[in-house]
Amino acid sequence: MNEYLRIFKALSDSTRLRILLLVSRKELCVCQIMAVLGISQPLVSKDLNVLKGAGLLSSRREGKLMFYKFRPAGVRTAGFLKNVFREMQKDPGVIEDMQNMVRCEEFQKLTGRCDMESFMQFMEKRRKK
Amino acid sequence: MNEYLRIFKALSDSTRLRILLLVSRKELCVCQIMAVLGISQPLVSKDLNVLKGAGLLSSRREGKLMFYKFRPAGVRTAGFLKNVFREMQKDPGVIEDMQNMVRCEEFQKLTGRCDMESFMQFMEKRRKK
DNA sequence: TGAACATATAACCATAAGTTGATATGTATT
DNA sequence: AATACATATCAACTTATGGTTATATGTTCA
Repeated sequence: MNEYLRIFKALSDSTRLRILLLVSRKELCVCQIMAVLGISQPLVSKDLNVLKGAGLLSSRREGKLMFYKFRPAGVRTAGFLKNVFREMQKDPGVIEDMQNMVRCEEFQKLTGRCDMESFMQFMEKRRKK
Repeated sequence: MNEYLRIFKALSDSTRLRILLLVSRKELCVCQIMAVLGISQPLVSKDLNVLKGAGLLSSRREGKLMFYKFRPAGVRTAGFLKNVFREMQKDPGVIEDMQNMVRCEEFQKLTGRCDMESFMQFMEKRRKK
């Protein structure tokens, strides 16, 4: 039972759910997640660690950056989570997060940079509108 | 998102998971749950309330007794939870709970009683072996 | 009506968990 | 080697939560 308990505990926090939904769509680095969701870096790291500890994420280093993506360890968990995510995508808050992610991507392609500072500044401006 | 968040929060506790697995198999009253799991009455009531608040249970009064059973409010939740439960049934701890539930039923049929005291005494004896 | 019983709620405590700010680790670049 | 930058970890604080004991509510039956 503990396997599922850990998964449910990992899912029982709104910040982690938001993160998980993002990385289920696209592999992201920590600074991108911070920028998109507007939350502090230590919190992102910690929550990513919880999600990884529950066997929900895989991580990969690319230079200075650490990339995370949704990759459930158990085959059975993969199925039901995918369905749940599909439902959750309909939520207005989640939709907004996704839109912010797209903007973040665009900015990245446009400027070619992937540093925390520029992202945060860019997203701050966006957020004010 | 909040709907799912509440569900995951409700599922993120081992006591509640155990209760939920029991009542997904068979409609039970509070005193039966206490007896089978060996936990206090207020805790059972409280956890049942959390599960109900998450839209996972339905309740029904029959005389002095309150019966609860697994009945997810959303059609979508029903599906994935059923699958998860099927997996969790393989857990040794869960199997033991289920066996205790069967014993509890047998005792009930045998003696015709459904009062807290007798159940608890009976289950205590069982537990010591 | 009142006594007995099943369940719900309240008050409370101990512990766990979310969040933040400061600091450490690790990687790239000059 | 030294600096800059991205991420991880640590220490501390605050709030949320699981659990217990005591009490209230609601139901049955004498």
